Amino acid sequence: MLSKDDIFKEYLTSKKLKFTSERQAILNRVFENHKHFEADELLVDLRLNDMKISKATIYRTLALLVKSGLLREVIFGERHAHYEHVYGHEHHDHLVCNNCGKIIEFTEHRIEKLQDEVCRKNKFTADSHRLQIQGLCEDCWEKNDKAVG
Amino acid sequence: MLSKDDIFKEYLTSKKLKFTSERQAILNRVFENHKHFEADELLVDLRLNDMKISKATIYRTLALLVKSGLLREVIFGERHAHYEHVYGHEHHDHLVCNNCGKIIEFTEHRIEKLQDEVCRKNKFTADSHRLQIQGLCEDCWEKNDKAVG
DNA sequence: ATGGGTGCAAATGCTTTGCAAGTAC
DNA sequence: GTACTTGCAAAGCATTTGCACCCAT
Repeated sequence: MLSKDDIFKEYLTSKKLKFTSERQAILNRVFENHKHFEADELLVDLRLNDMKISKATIYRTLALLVKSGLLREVIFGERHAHYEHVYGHEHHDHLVCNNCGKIIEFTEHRIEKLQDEVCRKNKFTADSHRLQIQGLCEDCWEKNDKAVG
Repeated sequence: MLSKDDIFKEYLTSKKLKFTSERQAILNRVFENHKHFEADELLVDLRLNDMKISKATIYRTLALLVKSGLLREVIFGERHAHYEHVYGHEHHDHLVCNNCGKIIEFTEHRIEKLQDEVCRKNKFTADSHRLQIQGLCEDCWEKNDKAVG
């Protein structure tokens, strides 16, 4: 199985792009400890590790990582992007707490079946889906319950 | 059954807010002919009908319409919001064409069942969901097919 | 009368871009 | 050597906000 480095290098080569030290650093950092993250968190994280990479380069590199298939961009109803690993992770969807913002991941294979059926009916060719369920997580529900009761 | 006007007026009254001519005009226009629309489209549309309502008021009023439950905000992975009718429409989800941007709506009740199960497992209390399937619509798939073949 | 509403223009927050200098291949 | 890259600062875009004047209740 190809490593994330190999996948990224292969992608870059295929597009006649270069594997720079900045791209290497971002790739490492992204897969070192993050799950969900935002561009700005990555910037701060890199700075804390003494890597001074500009915002512009971070945005440009994240776009390449998405195109290479290693990352996915997810938008949770805010106006900025979150990123999550595709490499090494099974496809999953999200529960988003409206109160505290917590994000819970879940995997549900039956969604793929529904997707296939819906697509057949609508003559649509799917390549991915995003399901997001909004509501309250256990903690916030309990707090809310007390507040109401 | 309450009309959209009644629902909005009731919401406004309950929050001690006023029913101004601007809010009336926006409410009418939104439910007159749009399905999906963006804030800016609404502005242009109002201007074409000789109503000069500022951008600020449009954004402020759309937020109220969402809170009153008449509209829903949907974000399709772009960085700006789309709005769609809740009033008078069954809950539905979307197929989004990656090539031409076309949006096809579909209704699939089995998603609610999956949602219930997932929530039970994760001790989560859902109030809504959004499922978005990305891929290619029939037209774009055929074009793509020819291009490849 | 008065607390909320409006338009305007400036501010915001995230993201993109133009440009001159640097670097991988 | 020559594209491609980088950092910086400026621009872009959708949306929000401060403020002085206006109006529904």
